[in-house]
Amino acid sequence: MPSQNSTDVRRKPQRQRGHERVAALLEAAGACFVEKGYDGTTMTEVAARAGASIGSLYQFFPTKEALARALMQQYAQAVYEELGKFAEPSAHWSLEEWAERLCGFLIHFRKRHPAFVPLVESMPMPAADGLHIRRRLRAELQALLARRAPHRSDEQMYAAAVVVQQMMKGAAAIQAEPGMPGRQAALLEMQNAMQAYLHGVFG
Amino acid sequence: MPSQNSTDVRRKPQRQRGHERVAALLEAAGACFVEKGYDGTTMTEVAARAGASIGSLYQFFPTKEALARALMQQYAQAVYEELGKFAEPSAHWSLEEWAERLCGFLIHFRKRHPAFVPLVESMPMPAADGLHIRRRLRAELQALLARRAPHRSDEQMYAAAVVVQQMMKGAAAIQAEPGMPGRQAALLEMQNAMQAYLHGVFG
DNA sequence: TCGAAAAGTGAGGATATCCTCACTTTGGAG
DNA sequence: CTCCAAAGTGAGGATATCCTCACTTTTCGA
Repeated sequence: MPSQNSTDVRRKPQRQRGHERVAALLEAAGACFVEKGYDGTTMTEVAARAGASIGSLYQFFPTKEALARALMQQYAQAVYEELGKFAEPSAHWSLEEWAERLCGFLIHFRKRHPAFVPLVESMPMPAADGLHIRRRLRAELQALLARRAPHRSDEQMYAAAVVVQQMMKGAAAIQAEPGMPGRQAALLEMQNAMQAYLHGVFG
Repeated sequence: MPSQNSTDVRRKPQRQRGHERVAALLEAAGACFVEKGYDGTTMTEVAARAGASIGSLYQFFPTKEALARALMQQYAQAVYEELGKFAEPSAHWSLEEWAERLCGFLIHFRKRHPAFVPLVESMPMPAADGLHIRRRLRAELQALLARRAPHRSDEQMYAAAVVVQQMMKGAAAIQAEPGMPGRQAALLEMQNAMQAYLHGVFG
């Protein structure tokens, strides 16, 4: 069986220059995807934005889909890592801190990786990839919450994780809406809602 | 100035058959958009699905974008109308009823118009149209909530409307996720969260 | 009945994007 | 220094979709 899935790189970067190219290409792809969406971005444009030629782009990513998936994987790993850092000290946080951190998580992550949310939420590539990532994120959330509320059942914590995840998404959406009036107040209110909910879960 | 915006129909249906065609075309377009996304759906496919020819499609919709916008407008009007029906009796509802109805609103609407949420939330047409609709929906929500909590300021009710809107979206997302385990429990939990939040707003 | 306007048709022109390929350049190991 | 694989290049083939247009068919009021 020829190992040919759409995530395969045609040629793995081996020298330093290759790795730099790949990084530049992925970054350019991210920028294009945010600005124009998946179908709207052009392989030519991605290459140009990375200071490369189309040929060079296709050396490392055999397909536009492969490019998008590689980008998603990179982002996904980053999210899991950042969420992992929540684990240890989080047990000592107040409800207010929990609400603030959870609401802020996607918002802050989005500032560093603007393409993540749109890519994972609503882009028409292998939508299955986005689903996988959302589910794993939910599982991590569940574990995180369970640590703080060990008296609850797994089912309860799963449902709670779902709700918290949707609220995180909501906060990110508020942050992302262009020209939204009263954004700060709305974000604080979202935080209140999160706190009110967590009170029921943890209290 | 020739009245040429992308919402224009090339020819307004005048006979009954024309109106039926337009309806069929819009319905077909909705189905295609849900299944394949905006860029993924083909004008030829829409026409075929409606039992028409491409030529016929272009008689009424000069552009794919015009088709999508017309569909959005149709959906938008339906949402406003349905939300309007909330107005009168809602003053007498309990918090539980409020939570249930608000969480269920988009879910039920989506069952009848599956393309609405994806179209308004995350499709790359004139994204400005989706923004407008979301904002108007938010305003209606604000008015609805204000009726029940007249003692709050406009700013407070606006922020509350934003939060409620995000939670409604969240509920719809839960409902829409394919193959989600524990969906019913998650939806109930979302309802609990809504109720907990409304308690702060109305209480 | 008749004719004009509405509705319908589908081949194909214009365009755009994905991706290939034959070739050149680069840089580091021996 | 030499040599070779990695890295780089960009014109153009293949394909696909949007939309036009010249034409036919249907409908309906006079």
